[in-house]
Amino acid sequence: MQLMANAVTHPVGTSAERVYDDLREAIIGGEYTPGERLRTEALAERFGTSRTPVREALVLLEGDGLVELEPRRGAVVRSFDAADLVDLYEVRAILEARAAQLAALRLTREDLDALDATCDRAESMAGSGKVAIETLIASNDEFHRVIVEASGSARLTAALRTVAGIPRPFKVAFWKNGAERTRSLSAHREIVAALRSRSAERAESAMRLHVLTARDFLIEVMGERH
Amino acid sequence: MQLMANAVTHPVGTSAERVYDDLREAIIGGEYTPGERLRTEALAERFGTSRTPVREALVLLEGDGLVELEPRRGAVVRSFDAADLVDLYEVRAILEARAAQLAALRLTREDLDALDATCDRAESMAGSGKVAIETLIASNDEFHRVIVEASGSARLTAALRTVAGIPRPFKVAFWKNGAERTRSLSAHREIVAALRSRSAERAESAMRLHVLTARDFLIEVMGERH
DNA sequence: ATTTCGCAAACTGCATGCAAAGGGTCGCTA
DNA sequence: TAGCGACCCTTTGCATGCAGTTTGCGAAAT
Repeated sequence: MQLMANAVTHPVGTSAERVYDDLREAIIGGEYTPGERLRTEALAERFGTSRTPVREALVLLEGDGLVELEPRRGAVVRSFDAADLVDLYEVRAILEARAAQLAALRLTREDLDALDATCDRAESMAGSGKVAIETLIASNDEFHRVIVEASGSARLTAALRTVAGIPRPFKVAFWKNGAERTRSLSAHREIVAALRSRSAERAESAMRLHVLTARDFLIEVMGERH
Repeated sequence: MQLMANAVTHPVGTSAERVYDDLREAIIGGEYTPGERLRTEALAERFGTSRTPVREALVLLEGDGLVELEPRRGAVVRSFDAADLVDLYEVRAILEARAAQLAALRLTREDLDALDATCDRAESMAGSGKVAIETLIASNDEFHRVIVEASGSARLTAALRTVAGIPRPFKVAFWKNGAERTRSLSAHREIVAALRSRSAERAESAMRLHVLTARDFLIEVMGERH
């Protein structure tokens, strides 16, 4: 689902890293519901390893804000309420806006073409009758990932990891909504245009707007549910 | 070796957390020099525990950017060059400015008085002949910590942990410098004034200026060393 | 029937055993 | 003598044993 991102988890890398990646996917993918308890033994069996690397992965996921790890009481999947999501998206808006600002001056022509290609694919997909939500989500992740990495700031990238994990149900709700989908894809084009003209300020503003727009949509959706 | 040595040593908190805190202190304090290898067995002996919680602490410290953890090659203390510090301070400037912005609307009168009291102590200390650098550093950390926590944003706090760890030698260089010390303490007063008048924008700008000023000083110091 | 208490099973977190990979050293070759 | 390769010791990362704590269930008392 993330295409070529980490297709090859095997060449080098510890068992704990594999568990971390897979478990992260599973949690974001909604395989474990918020509040659910994550028992190390069961996870160890699932991932074909022992409890030690599982524990290490849980510690990492706590750092990402995806699980809560209380001493002597184990790990539970973190639950998100509206306030959490707003908090998360506002920090993300700041950091990704900065990333876009930096990326505007550093993206290569090839990177820019790749971003446009990602937009093309997402739009033609959205334009056709059937919408593969999984692919849209993957496209979106890829789009943001490229820009963040192009910022060239390791600290920014690390900081963004603490606000990167959004449960898939929210993403699905987002991309299922036709209006938001159109708006979001159009925002991506705006961002690429700004990046292409090397306008750091414009890229920053466009990215901030994009993330804050998503925030507002999620507030709305959360509001309807209660 | 372990026996019942630590009967009441952990009323709350795991052994791994203690190792994390202490080792973090030790690294920031310069007890381990950049590039130095951190062997788990030696650390386990030092902290009176086994290798498992030590490894857990190392994983956490990698998340904080204080150690590098290469598979099968162990952990080494991360070294900072000028570019790293600039990167770190620029992300920190963004995040702490945002924290100040939020804190301006949330700090209680007691918090504000406590911030002023911290400034008082630091200034009277700096005014007197002998300057206890350790205490100045502690005051500064406390000042920033109070504001970040008052932001009320868990994600912001978490993100700041990824840029919080600055080796003490840099801090010492900073607070040893009379001009920077004066400037910094004055900046703290400015920030408190902005916070007290609930001016979010002013607090944000003041904090950004404060952190970026520190960045520039460190660039200068690093430049002189090479 | 509801609440409280206690017991037992389950689970967490730490300690330690063990196989495999790395780095260093020494000897060998040219 | 310099360069190269093989071997050994150290160290890591995973597996598992173990003790202490939490949790869930059931019985007793009100």
